[in-house]
This record gives sequence, structure tokens and C-alpha cells, in this order.
Amino acid sequence: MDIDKFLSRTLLLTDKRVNLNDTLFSGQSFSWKAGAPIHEYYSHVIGNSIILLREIKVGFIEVLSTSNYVIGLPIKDYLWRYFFLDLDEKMIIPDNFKQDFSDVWQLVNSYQTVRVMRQDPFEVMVTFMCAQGIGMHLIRRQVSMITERYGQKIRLETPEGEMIFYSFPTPSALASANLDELALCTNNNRIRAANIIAMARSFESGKLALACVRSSECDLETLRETLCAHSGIGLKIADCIALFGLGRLDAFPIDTHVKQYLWEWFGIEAARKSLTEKNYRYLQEAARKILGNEYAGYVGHMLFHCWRKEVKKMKAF
DNA sequence: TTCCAGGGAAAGC
DNA sequence: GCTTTCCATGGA
Repeated sequence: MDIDKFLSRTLLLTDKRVNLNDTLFSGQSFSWKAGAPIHEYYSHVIGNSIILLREIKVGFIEVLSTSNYVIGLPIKDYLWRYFFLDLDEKMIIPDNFKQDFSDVWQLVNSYQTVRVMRQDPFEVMVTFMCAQGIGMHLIRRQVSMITERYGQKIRLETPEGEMIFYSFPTPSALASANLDELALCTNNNRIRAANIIAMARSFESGKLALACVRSSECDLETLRETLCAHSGIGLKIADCIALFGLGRLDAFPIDTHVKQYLWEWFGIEAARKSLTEKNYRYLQEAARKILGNEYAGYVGHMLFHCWRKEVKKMKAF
């Protein structure tokens, strides 16, 4: 059974089509491979971690996705939850955007099938706390070193032989980490390492974890305040955690790439200035007027992916 | 060499 | 309050 057949079966189960080639993990595209035994698909994502889909009996799937391990979940339930299948991507893009920016829409149109994945909140927090002002290469190296040092070793038999992966570290593993050791994994950045340890302790104490569980009940601003109370988490990282880890599709993170397309595609003057908090908030409001409010982050991510791939000519790793 | 990468926070006006 | 500088490293 190959991936296409797997998808045609899931299509029957869900009435929805998921093109695995269009899935994004923390905004990064990646490829899936068929493994062994059959009905098993895995992929490297950020760091030395994997997503593994394994059919354990007809219609039921086992999912190993870094720290998120679910056994015996019906395929339909898994796909609905993990790939946001309750979302009709054709309905989330405002008509006025298609009309007012038809040239951009022509470019972005084919990116509608992009799917943002619902990821583990703790993993998203650590990953994006490693992502300040450096390139993806270094971010991946940091996360990779953290998983190898503090995660659990996993052996996987594949047609290419045995492969070794590491699960994402638990909050308690990082909460009890030694500062000097963790700093070796974070570009020798001791401030970043200390921030991650403090955040993990807050998560382990239940304080931050509870805020995550209740994140859908509060407004976005309250959620951002809770996240930003932790040193090392500012507005941008808080928005990334809300979007990727907590399913808040209204959260609209603005990074250097989003800033670029807000100017180049939409001519928003403020996008040429630096991202101070004031300007960050202003740009978000400006973007919401174009992209809508409820799904601003999800739509923004299609644009993000399109911008990097079509305009910046960046390759998926 | 210089600039730019998925920023945040402290320091300086 | 708002803006500039520092943190830290590797690749183009």
C-alpha cells in the first residue's frame, strides 16, 4: 500500500482530502515516506524527531509525533484533529482579499491545500523559544540537540534499516535540566536556556499547562498575556504557540517574512519599520482587515508558505 | 566584510 | 513611551 492508496482510503472515511505534501509542521514543509511494515508513514520534522502514522488494524491508526503519542485512535478522529479537517479552507479566505489583491490571490490560490498541523503546545513553546533572530538551520540544530540530550531514544525499523529517533523531552525533563548543559544545546545562549527551564517548570507546576487547556475559553489577548508573562516569550512567539500549539487560528504571528510580504504584497508602509510592540500590534490590525479576523493566522500561514517558496525561492529541507 | 536569519529584553533617550 | 543595542552563530 502506498501513500496514495492510504489517502484514498482516508478520503472514504473523512470526505476530505489531505495532501501530505502540503502539510506544514511549525510552518515548515516536509516530505513523508512510506516505511515498513506497510501502512506506516513517517517523516523527519524539526529537530531529530518524527511523525509516524501506523495502521494497527483496519481503520485505526497509531500516531507517534514527538511528545504526542496516541494509540488506537480511529483514523478519522486523528485526521480531523491533527490536520484541522473541520476547517473548510475554501471558506476561510475573505472575498474582498481575492478581489482587492487579485494578483496576489493568483499566486496564493494553489496554496489553499496547505494544512497547518495541530501540534503539542509544550513542544511548540520550546521550539519557538529557540527561534529568536537566527536561521532555520540553527533552530533545527538546537531542537535536535535538546531532543537527543533530554528526549527518549526510539528505534524504528525501516526499509533503509534501523533508524534512531528521539521523542521530544517532557516538561519535567527540561524543568530539571542543568543550565550549563542545556546552554550547550542553545548556541551557548545561557539566557535562552534559563528561560526554557523556567518555562518548563511553570508548565510542570500545572500553571502554564492549565492555561493551555483553557486557552480556547479566553480571548486571544488574555492568552497572550499569560504566555508573555514567561521570560523569553514575546508577542510573536506567543502568537506562534497560540496558532500551532493551541489551535487558535485567529493568532497572527508576524516574523521577518510576514513583515516582508505585508509590504511587498499589500503595500503596508509600517511593514518597512522595525517590529516594535506598537508596530507589531498595528500591523496585525492592518492584516486582519485584509485577511479577516477569525482565521487570520491560518490564512497568513498560506501566504507565509507561498512567499517563502514562490518569491524567496526557499527550498523545503 | 557585511548582512540577514521564525525575537526578546535591557538600556538609553 | 518609544527607539536602539545586545545577545549569539553560521551561511550567503
